[in-house]
Amino acid sequence: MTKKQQTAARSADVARLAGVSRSAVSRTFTEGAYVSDETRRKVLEAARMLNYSPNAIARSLSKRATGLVGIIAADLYNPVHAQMLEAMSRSLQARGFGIVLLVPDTSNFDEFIPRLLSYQVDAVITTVATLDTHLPLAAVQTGRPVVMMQQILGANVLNSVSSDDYGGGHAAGTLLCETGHRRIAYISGRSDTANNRDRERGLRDALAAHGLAVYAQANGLFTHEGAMTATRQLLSLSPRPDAIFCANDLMALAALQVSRGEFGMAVPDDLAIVGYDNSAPSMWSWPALTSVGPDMAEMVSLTVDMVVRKIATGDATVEHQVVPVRMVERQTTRERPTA
Amino acid sequence: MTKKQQTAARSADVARLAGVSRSAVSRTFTEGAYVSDETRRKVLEAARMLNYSPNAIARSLSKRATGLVGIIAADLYNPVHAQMLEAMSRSLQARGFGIVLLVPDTSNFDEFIPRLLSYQVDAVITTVATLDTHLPLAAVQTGRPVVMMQQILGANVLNSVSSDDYGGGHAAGTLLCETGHRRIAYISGRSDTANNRDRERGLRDALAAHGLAVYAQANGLFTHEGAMTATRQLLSLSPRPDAIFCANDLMALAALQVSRGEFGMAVPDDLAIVGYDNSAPSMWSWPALTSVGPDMAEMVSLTVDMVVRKIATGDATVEHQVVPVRMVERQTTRERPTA
DNA sequence: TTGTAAGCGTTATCAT
DNA sequence: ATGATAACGCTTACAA
Repeated sequence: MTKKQQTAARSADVARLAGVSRSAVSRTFTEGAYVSDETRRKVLEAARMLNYSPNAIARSLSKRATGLVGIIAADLYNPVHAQMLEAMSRSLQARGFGIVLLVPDTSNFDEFIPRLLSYQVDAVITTVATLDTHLPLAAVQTGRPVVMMQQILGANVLNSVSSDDYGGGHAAGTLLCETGHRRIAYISGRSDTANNRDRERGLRDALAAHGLAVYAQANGLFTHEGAMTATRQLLSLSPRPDAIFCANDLMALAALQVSRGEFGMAVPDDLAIVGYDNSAPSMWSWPALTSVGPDMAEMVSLTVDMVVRKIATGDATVEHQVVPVRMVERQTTRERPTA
Repeated sequence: MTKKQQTAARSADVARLAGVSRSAVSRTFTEGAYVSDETRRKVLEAARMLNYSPNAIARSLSKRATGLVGIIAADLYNPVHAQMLEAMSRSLQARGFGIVLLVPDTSNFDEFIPRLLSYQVDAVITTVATLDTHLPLAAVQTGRPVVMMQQILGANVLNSVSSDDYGGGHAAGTLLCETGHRRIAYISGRSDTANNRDRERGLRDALAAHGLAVYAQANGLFTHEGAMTATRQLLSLSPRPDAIFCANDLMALAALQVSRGEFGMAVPDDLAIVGYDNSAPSMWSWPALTSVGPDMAEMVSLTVDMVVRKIATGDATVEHQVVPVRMVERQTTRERPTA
């Protein structure tokens, strides 16, 4: 086995082979720098021969900017988070940024942020709803832009791009009222999230506008498991609820499973179900799930724009953007009476 | 608005404040280096006061190692990929590595790998089944360890840790035969993947062992959409298949949806369905999906071990690991006759 | 337009 | 055990 661990070519090697200076090499690999076509050609040729490509680490050290954005993501079993991560990554890459991924682990959270920051990321984006406030704040203190794609309770000094959870909850409540339901139950998510708080407020206000209150409520913790228990609890009431709004799709699928499988109910005739997220699996169930959908493309686009702008300008003002949701009616709710 | 964009403290600042040399600072922040308790104490104190933490970029440049692993991931809408990414990230982080994420875009694939490599990642892991061979190979040529978590057709010169797709297909076929099915159809995935090829071979061999052949087959391209069409096609045959094996869970859920929703069939009585991946949504459907499950924890663990070992030792031999699968019987297949 | 030389923030070598 | 000093590979005034 021939050991040809030839260490990679450096700009000096290219310079030597091309018969120019290192600056010339650097310039050829820098957008919009002064190089004559002739030198550029020679450099490119030499670079090709040596299979040279610039060392981004060295470049970063010199430029004091890495072109790296840190993304804090978790709960990827939830399709909506996974999709968000993928879309964010694509978009950032297309803009020329690299991505450092951080999957927080509750155990040693405090070590991770410093590590992320030690890589000198140019900005931080977080998609985790249950983050401890002081983490993003630590990032902010280093002067880097930080954008949260979830509202975090008590963290409104941070930039955010979020979905209109209140509006979403309100839309769900309105739909259920307008399709004739009177005993509307709610399966909530983790109560330490702004997501849950706002979706619930929206629901309550919508019901109130129709002279109703939430018929019953149970906490599903945003998990499928938790929602199975919650559903059993709600369906044991008498009379049973005639509709359930769930704070995410996973939980709505659990409600669907339990109501049909264990209680033999017909959906949507005996029981209407509305989920939240409009995630892929909401289209995969049968009957397909009616769900409130955040406008993910818009959120991603706003976030990336904001991040890129703040990196470029150093703008340190705090911004909040709220993106409207849309209701996707599928088969777990009745059709609206035509007006 | 007070602009206190104080540039972060450097080791020199800490050294000055602590009244020691830069080397002393460096040593205090290096595992197992000779520093007296006294200097360490002084350094740590000064560091705390200045809120200093070492610059990993500079460190990387000097050490010629970044502690970064590149992960190439895609198709995160497929829960099994998302989960794999999360598990890999957790594990690598626990081992002290950082992660550079690359989500390939078919359009400009060729630009991305060089960019990833330019960040001088210590190793590359890929979870994408449809990767173009020359990309991982480019990484290999730089002398870095590359591990594929999917077999890629014609790329067996690369390290791999993969799931026993042949065994999985075989197990599915066997289960269906043993539960009394005779007209077993197959919804295939993209034919340019080793995944699909091996699952199909396993299925065929299992049927052959019971004197059967695949009753009919259609390509679902690993997508939900594709599988809906495929299912309609298969169920239009007469007589209809009495079982369908799908090359992944998304497609199996489509089969479930179409067979029940559009053809009014009872599952598993009229039609048995087996999926592949044992992904979270397979537990969320009703009836819950029987599925062949790769042992993800084991795959992740083997991969991380291999990567870390190869980084440490520089070992350049090519290794292939195949992890056994397990069959998870839920409600879309009949119970096995008790022997 | 091109080259020279001084950083960027660490670590490693080698004296002390 | 500690401190100078030279890398690490690149960019960027500044001068030519």
